[in-house]
Amino acid sequence: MLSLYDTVSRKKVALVPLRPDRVGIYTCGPTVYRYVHIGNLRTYLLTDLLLRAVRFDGLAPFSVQNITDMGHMHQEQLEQTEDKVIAAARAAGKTATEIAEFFTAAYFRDCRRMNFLPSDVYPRASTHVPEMIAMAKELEGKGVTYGEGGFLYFDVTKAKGYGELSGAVLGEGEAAGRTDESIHRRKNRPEDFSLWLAADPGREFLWESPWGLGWPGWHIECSAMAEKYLGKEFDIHVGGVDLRFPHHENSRAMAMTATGGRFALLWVHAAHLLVDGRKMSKSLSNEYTLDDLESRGVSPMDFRYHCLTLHYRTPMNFTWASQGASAKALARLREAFSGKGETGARGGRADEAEGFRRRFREAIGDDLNAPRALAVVHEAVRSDLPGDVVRELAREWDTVLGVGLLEEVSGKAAGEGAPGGEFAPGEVVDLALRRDRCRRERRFAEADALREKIREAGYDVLDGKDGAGRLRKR
RNA sequence: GGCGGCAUAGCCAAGUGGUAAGGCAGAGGACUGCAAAUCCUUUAUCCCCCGGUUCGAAUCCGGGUGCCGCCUCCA
Repeated sequence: MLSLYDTVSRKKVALVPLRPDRVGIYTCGPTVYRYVHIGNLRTYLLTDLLLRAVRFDGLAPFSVQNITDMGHMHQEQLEQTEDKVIAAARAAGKTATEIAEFFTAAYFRDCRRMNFLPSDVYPRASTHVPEMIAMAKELEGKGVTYGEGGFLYFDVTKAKGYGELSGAVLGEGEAAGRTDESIHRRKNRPEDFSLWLAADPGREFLWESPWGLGWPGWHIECSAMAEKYLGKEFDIHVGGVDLRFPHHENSRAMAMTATGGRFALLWVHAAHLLVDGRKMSKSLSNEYTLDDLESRGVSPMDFRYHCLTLHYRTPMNFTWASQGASAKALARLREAFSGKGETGARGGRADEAEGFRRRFREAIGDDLNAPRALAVVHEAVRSDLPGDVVRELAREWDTVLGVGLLEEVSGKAAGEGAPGGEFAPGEVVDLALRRDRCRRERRFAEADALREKIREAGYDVLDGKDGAGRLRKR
């Protein structure tokens, strides 16, 4: 049984699927005009963990994640951007669509590296404008909109339950005090938002609509696509906390008003990942990508494991020190799982494995408490249970954790292998073999010198009982 | 100004009424020619501060302090 903390009711709620055969899940996906950073990935890991937990519970998830590929982006913004990839693409005459395709592919590559289960549908916003127009018309027909001159706005005072999700109180936000007259002159109040905007110069994406040539507002994107693929009501909506207001509040108000349904029954929000105690941003130049991490020797699985050491609703302050501690812990776990003998020296009680199983399942079921689940993994691997039993537990648990618990960490003998299946370079293997010979002949000074050279080449020698040192990348 | 979150050992981090999980680092031991790796043992009388409720609170209530986020595109 899985329970999740729901932002609307502000408490843990048991997941009772609307339909017995599938759990409908919608995730606010990436805007594909840049590489996703590790903060984005932490949020998408929440979706992945949720999908895996749902499966672990014997249920079938149906996952929808949108791709925002029409930018809501002006030509001049595209050209002013500091992003080197975009700047280069524009200079090469690439269209916004081509740029979006490039970053969409990059996003999927990152997802694979993070070992995310794929969603069932990845609807592109740019190909769902007719659905957005249909929803806007539906709302217009219900008399909850107003506007003129190619602009259509949603009147939030006509939405039942507006503010339930975010706690927003009309007229209380700072926005009320800093309304930009030039932009909002057509709006009755700051909280109202645009369903449709009139065409303006320099915009690449434009569509014909009942309100004239223009483009859809941002919030209606998710409302329309969620309804199309998941219906008027579905089980879970996932997103980052920063989207709680206004985006989630608005898309919820819109969808509920348009369809009369409840939209998402449960809202889960991922806490932010901060770097050096600050939210990542271009201006602070602290936006790390997966490639940045890899260039510092941190693999995607190291990062995934590190994320799992915190609960998803706990803000994470990313530091290289804590990431390093996690990477070491993961490496040791893998080492321990692969090194376990077939049978435990002292056996281990028959019910012990079941106890670990139960505790792991309870942790995951309790609002996806991955850190608690990891504690169970550590305890199990240090227990007296036989190796094959522990490895079976790891196999089961890794369907949820997805960090590769049973991955081989190091080669069995000198030169045989290195982490990730890479082989140590031949010259390093030669050094290791020469050192072994020196040790057998008790020429320790020479052996130690060779060991130092191997270290300089980036490898540690792991001496075993048989004397033949394995190599491990440092 | 409004709304929300967080404060637990050197560091990261679970725990939301019954007497502090787990990881990293550190210490001691085993192993080793010495190391490394590995294994074993060990490390918070106490959970930001001040009151209160309770037989009992890190956990509940009231009041502070500090940090972060949202209210504008934002995971």
